[in-house]
Amino acid sequence: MSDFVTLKSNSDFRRLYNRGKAVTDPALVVYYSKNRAGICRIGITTSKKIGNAVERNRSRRVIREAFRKVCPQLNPCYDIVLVARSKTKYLKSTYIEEVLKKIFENEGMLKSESDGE
RNA sequence: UCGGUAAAAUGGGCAAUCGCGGAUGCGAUUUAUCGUAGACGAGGAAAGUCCGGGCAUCUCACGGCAGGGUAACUGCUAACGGCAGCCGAGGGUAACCUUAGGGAAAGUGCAACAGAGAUAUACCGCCGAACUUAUUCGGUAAGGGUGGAAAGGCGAGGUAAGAGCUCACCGGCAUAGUGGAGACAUUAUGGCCAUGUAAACCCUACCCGAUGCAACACCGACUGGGGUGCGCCGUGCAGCGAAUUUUAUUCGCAACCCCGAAGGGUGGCUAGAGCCAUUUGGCAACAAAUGGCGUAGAUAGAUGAUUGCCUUAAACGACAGAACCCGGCUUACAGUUUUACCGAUAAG
RNA sequence: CUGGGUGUGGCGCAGUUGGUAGCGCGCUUGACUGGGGGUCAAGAGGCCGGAAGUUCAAGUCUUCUCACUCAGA
Repeated sequence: MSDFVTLKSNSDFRRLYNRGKAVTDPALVVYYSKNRAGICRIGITTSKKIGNAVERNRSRRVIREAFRKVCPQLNPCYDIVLVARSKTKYLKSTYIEEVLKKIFENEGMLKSESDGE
């Protein structure tokens, strides 16, 4: 069912910010790097810049929902950190889903590509 | 009819699919896990953290000091700085509205500039005396000007001129009586009363021990050093053993605390001073009785996505996310409804 | 979550016991210089984060509120 695990420790986030690849979009920022766990691990960051608690929660939920939809198509060997930006709270999950798909396609992280469609 | 201001209420409902947290039930066994079903699952302010309480700990208990808070009175309450009623003061023609509202003859401080003078004073003026018209001495706060504030106000008597010096009225103070639960109101008598500031220090009365669920308890891991009767003082009582004859002190152990190391799990964790309706008591806040209702409890932190139907003018809409729990206060708030007021237009 | 601190000219800061707010840098104008820099002289720029209150008078005192920031864990 759940193909991904959440990143929790501060050191994991630090590692991705320093060594991972970064892709920016007006909607959000994606940091990622390969891991050997054979499973997707994901962390979502919503800083205080975005707004109050309601707006931060909203951003986090929308991003998680979008990622959940995209997740099955993803190669299960990545650590990913998704950072919300100030625009994120006004967007819908369907839009973010498209953005995420586009980013992962460009970076060659999708499963369909490795299978050779 | 339209627009605005203030206050109060409300802050859509039902259902489906995928996804999340999950009390609990069932099955399996390695008795603590796995699988499966799964009720239920953010607010009126959950916010700010401004007050009050529960609960927990501080090797015991009591009293005081320091420190902090509140300030008319009566009641409500677990308690409050909250609420209700009432009194005083201020504003208003009135209905009514506002109000941190003890003490300034217990003491200290401050009152810039202006002004003669700021808590004690004589600049101009008025009056008297000396007497050379000038000037000096004395009396005087009625008049002048300054100031936020100038010695209770105003009128009459009185006087050399004046002055509560005397008197009437008013204001304020003290004592006594009456009414009231009380703040206080009112009447009589007395004396003739020294500005403001206590949200300056302070005094008076009353209240408060401190720290907070990251409290605290248990399990697991880790094991070195330092200290100790609640911020201070006093009194009682100070766990066990040893040393010095006793007093008392010192040492060791126990207990607890702090620093270093370790920083994981379980409990605490949600039924509570609970909510609603009716009746009774009360002006009211509120209380009592009877009946009914009712599972958020996460721990990097659960409520999202898609869609249908109904109510509706519209419902995608505002402010906003529980983190131990309650009672208040304060602040934020789209749309709708109600009440009060204001403005414009139209009609009478 | 708990407990502190700070908001004052464009920037960085003073302003103790309430009495009409200053300093340095920067800015404008003028002088000295052939010009720049530098120095000297003069000047502008503030309702002290916001709203109430106490007081004769509030940057200062009290209450509420809005930002920013630090510490504990």
